[in-house]
Amino acid sequence: MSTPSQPTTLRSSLHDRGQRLTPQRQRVLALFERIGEGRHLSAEEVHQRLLGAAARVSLATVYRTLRLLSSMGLLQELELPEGGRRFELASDAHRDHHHLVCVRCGQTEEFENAAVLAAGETAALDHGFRLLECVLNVRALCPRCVAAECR
Amino acid sequence: MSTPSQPTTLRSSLHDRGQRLTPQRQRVLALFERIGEGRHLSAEEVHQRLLGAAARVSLATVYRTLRLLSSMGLLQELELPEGGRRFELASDAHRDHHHLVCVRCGQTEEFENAAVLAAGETAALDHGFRLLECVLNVRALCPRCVAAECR
DNA sequence: GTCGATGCAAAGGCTTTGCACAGCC
DNA sequence: GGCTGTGCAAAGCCTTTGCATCGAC
Repeated sequence: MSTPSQPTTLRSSLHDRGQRLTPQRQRVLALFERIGEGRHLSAEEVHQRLLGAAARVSLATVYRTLRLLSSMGLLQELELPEGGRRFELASDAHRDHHHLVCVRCGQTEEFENAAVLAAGETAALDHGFRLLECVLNVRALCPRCVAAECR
Repeated sequence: MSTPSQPTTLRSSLHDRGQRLTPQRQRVLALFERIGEGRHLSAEEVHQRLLGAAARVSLATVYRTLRLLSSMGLLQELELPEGGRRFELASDAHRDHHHLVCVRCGQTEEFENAAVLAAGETAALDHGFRLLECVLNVRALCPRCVAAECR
């Protein structure tokens, strides 16, 4: 049961900013809702997946839409160590949402850990910062690549 | 007391790989040793700082050298959420080396926290991964920018 | 003297932007 | 109907690469 499409939320969020609900914006957001939280896509991947659909969305619009949805807080931008910029569905859980990435093959696992969020909060407090988000990137080798390294 | 320049280490590391010790490579590494551990620079910044010096190092060589020194384990590449790729002096401490970044002005603070490393180790273990490095990026607003936001 | 390294400039990705047309409100 | 959004193509970063020359060993 993935989060149902929420045109109402999207529409009102856009309306509050004096912006419009377009099929392209709905399609991009729907794509992320379809793949679920914690799965991330690059701009190019979003473009490719939407090419398969009935109507296409230009790559420029994909970039513009990803930026818009991120600024609205509906998507979350993330920077994986080895790849490029990627985006995923935002959720409260993102304040404490971490990535275990294989630096060799790119396999990525997601995990949560309250202690990490606590550490981030402590650091922010110590320096007088207001915490927005806490992302732990664990660079590692997956079991398959560990085996391959020892070939 | 910053780490003293180590031409011997650099020379032998290079020699082991059939590569040569050049003034450019020494200068790039010396720059990172001069600014100290935990401070990071972009390729462009390295280039700028070396322009001030007596002899210049081309930007292409800066990129080549940063890649080389990273692959040798002398430098550490890192991906800050808002900026681009940056590099800093590698050290064992890097397995547990975290960043508090102001998303508005870019101010960056470094901190360590053993609990974070422990969380990374646990996650890696749970998934059968071999941990290489653990970097926590805390996106936040610095005191000055918090004040500015509330203007 | 040999073979790797450098500098320069051009080529390559990825992302953004300008502009005319399309379409949401 | 007005004004924002889209598509297309061109422009802009940042980074890498090709090639002739330089220089470490």
